[in-house]
Amino acid sequence: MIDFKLDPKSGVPFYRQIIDQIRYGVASGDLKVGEQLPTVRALAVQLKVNLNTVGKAYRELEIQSILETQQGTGTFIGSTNIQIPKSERQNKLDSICSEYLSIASSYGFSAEEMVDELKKRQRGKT
Amino acid sequence: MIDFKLDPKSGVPFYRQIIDQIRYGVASGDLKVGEQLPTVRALAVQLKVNLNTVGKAYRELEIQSILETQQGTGTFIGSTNIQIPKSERQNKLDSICSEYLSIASSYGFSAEEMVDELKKRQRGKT
DNA sequence: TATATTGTTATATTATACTATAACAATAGT
DNA sequence: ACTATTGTTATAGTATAATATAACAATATA
Repeated sequence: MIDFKLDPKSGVPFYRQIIDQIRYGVASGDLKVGEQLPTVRALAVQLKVNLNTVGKAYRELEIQSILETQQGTGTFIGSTNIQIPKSERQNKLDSICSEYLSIASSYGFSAEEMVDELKKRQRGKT
Repeated sequence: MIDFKLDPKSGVPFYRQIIDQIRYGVASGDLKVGEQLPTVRALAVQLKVNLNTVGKAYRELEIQSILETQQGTGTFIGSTNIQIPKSERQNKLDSICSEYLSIASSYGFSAEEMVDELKKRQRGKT
């Protein structure tokens, strides 16, 4: 299961963030075929958004056959194996890093300090 | 000067993309203090958006003292130097780093990937 | 069979984003 | 002084995003 997280500062619409996190999860294998996603209501509560917003994300992914939904049962990862274009993935990493750099720099932190801080957290992980 | 680009597929509002690119330009040093930005009309034409959209971006950055504008003259990079107490400095970096690491990981990016991306941007700089 | 759960649909409302167009206001240059 | 240039403001219209709330429809389960 994914650890969903919305970034209100990014400017990216919430339903788009949900869509992308699921797409990336499926593409990377973090989300496996047949796996059940949180219910629209549960995810809405968790992310503190309206259930319609989650519903919109799920619906759009169902249209793309990335998800399979059944009323009364739930929403599941479909068997369509998707690929995220390398460029799209890179763009996403780009924008996250740019935002990180911009914010940190505005507080007077250097790129080195940012890198060091990140590296500190790498240790102890796989 | 920045090579402004808008990505309509990203879902990020145009004025936000303009803001983000200027903020990053300042953070990375590509935009230097006192440097003049394109006029609202020129940038609007270049990006094929309405001049109000550019104006909105500039205005917001002026409120944040990142830009300085003068009617009749133009828009320029301001001189902002922010100080935070040394005692809070490490905590601040901590929280910023945690935040962006968790955002990145929700898309399946590792700390290592972020480090690599940040390092890539350092190359060629002092 | 009754009930709870799940996704779905609908309506109304608010806020934001963007466009088009026009006019206004301050400044620079001729 | 005049004019062009620059940012600014205003109005109107369209589309999207998100919320709140309610009800409906299919499924699972007690």
